[in-house]
Amino acid sequence: MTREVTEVRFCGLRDFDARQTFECGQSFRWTREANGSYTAVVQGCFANAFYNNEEDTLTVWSDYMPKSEALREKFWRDYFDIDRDYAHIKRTLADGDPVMEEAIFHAGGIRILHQEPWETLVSFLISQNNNIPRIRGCIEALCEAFGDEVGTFSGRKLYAFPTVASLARRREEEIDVCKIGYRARYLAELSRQVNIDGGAFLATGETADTDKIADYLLTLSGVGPKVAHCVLLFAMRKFERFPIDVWVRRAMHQLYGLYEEDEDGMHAFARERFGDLAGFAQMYLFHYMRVREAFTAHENVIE
DNA sequence: TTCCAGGTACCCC
DNA sequence: GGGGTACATGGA
Repeated sequence: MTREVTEVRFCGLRDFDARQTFECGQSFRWTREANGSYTAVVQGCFANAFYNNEEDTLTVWSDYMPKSEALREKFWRDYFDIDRDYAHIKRTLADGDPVMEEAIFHAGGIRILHQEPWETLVSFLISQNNNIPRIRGCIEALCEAFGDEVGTFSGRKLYAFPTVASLARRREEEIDVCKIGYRARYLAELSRQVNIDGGAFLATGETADTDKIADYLLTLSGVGPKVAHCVLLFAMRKFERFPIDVWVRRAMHQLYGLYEEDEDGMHAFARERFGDLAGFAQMYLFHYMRVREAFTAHENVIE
């Protein structure tokens, strides 16, 4: 790295699992290294994070360089949601709910990262009707094509996520170098829409009125309820949001016995059962369903 | 070959 | 306003 790299350390951090948190599909940019650490570019800065299970310590090396060490610590504390009492969240959700208890047993190390709205919006736009490994590949290709080079780590070049303006001036055919297929048209149009105010309104999402920002998201090309919920949950800390995709739909049907086609009913159930913690419940269910599927596939191979 | 993946736009009734 | 369907791509 060309810029100075500094270390931030969070000791006594419980309820954290690096693989679950970085690979559960909330963020697509964290890459696992041979030593078990994870590397990403966050806010245009290099970051490498390692969680020591024995010592319950998360260490973050980055070239993120605000004015003071205190601000640096504050930034990562916020990004990794360090101060939230996940033990309490899990106890509350699992209370009287054996399904959730089982899901949390398999996914209880997930923390909801505080991601950037623009990156989250584009990432989940690309995620539609797509699978996680391929989404990661598409986003990497997008960053390599249109993002600024940040540096080199472990022999890999790292790229920042492309800015709104940099994508807004690309045509659909140019954007499709990252092989996102029919979504290239959505992304070209969406970039122009968001660029009208330079991404200013999107950036205020966390403090703006939730309904207003939700309505705004739904006006954007290629953005429907699912993508909007993901942006609200993963970038704007609207933890009561409950994105429903094929996995969560399956969970609600197979585990809670809801009618598979009734998305409105699922949202109502989530509101009623999980309340303000619906977003966390969604993550636990999503990850749990994927773990189950992987286990079942493995069983089939053995037979 | 067919099915599937962190869905949405668009057309038709 | 609901219900069907096309939409690129690549792995299983």
